[in-house]
Amino acid sequence: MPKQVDHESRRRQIAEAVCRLADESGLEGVTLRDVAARAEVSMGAVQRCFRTKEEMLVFALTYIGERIAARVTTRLVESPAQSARTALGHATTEIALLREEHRAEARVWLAFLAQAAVSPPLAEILRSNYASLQTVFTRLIAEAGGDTGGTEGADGTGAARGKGSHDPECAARTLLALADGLTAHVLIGHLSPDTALAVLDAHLGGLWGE
Amino acid sequence: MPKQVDHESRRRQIAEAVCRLADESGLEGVTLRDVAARAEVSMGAVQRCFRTKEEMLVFALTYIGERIAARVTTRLVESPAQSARTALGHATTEIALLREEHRAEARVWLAFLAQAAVSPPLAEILRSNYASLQTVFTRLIAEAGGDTGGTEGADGTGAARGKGSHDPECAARTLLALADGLTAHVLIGHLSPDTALAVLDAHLGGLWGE
DNA sequence: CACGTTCCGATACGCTCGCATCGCTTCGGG
DNA sequence: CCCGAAGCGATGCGAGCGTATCGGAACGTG
Repeated sequence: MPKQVDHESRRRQIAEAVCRLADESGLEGVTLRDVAARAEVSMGAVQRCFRTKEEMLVFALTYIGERIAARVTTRLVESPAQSARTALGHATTEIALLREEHRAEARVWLAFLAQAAVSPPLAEILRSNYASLQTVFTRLIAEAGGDTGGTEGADGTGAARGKGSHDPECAARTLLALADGLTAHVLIGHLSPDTALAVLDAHLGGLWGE
Repeated sequence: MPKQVDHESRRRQIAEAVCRLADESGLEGVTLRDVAARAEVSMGAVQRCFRTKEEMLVFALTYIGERIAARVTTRLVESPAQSARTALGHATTEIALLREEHRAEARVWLAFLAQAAVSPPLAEILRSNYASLQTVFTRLIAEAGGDTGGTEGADGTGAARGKGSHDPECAARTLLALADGLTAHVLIGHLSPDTALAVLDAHLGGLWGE
């Protein structure tokens, strides 16, 4: 077996190039040639790593999803001493991608979101990501609001008991959708990052404050 | 001036074709040839109506935006006797595009949203749409949460007002972003339309009821 | 009744795309 | 030692894109 190359690291390298390009000119601006040039490899190398373009996009989306999920868990692990409520706030701002340094990820995410509406393989990846995020946030919300005791059933699908913020799963869904919507509105310039952050804080505050 | 044709109606006809195609295969599946075929006109006719493809997309996006805005105002006008709160609920479900018959509009809207992140002309149109929607919803929320002269009896001036009542503008922004996020999550299959509607209702209920 | 202006549909063109192919280089193993 | 399998970069190919162009049809007008 002659001449080996670390395929996995090269795949990541290509995925990074995909993200940078998608950030600059959208997903339809991602061509195999440009990706190869940006990743500083030849076009043949890209074709060897991924049999088809869609396979490359799927890998890139999975890669981004893992990065975002890793950021959330890192945030949660790094600040364990604080209250569950502040932890929830931190995690939320982490997935909302509002900070300038995450603008690229936000654009890439939105591009994939739109593409997923007509591409089942991409939609499947997104669903999986959102499902795990929703699980995490449901638990966080339950912990943050559950100072009145009563640990929730472990795997119950959350029958809608009561209304409003008393249902952690519903609150988690609301939070995820709100974060995505705010991200999109910031990207198109309808809201400033600061405004979006204020909206997010107000919503979080209203969850248990009142 | 020989042989005249109603350009405006043909433009709308083409815009409809753009929407149907974008619904089926995304914005990058919208080619001039396919649009012409779907609109049952020749490709030259499309080129005469719009000098460039981007001009066509801009028109189509404006067209969709007007339709959605028109639906909101129609909803508001058609049910004036009800309370401001139910009017707000109706208007929100109207823009959330959750019903099956608006799935196409939702997909088109999401596609344009992603494209707008890298296309200033499209972003400008979206900003304008969101700005006017935000104005309408801010007013609705203020009326619903404040002491309005509507059919609803006066219910005490300040007793336990929801978080939205403090800042109607913030609540409107939240509602718009939440609606968009829910629409996206339904489109990729993370939420069912019914679930999204339940989340929306819960949020609206929490706005003033507490 | 021609005439010319204006609109129309089809076709041509240049370009770029994703994908396939082809020599060449580089190693491990018999 | 050298042979063959595996990695590599460059190039070719067919297709499809947006746009430009062109001959002919339609209709008000002198």
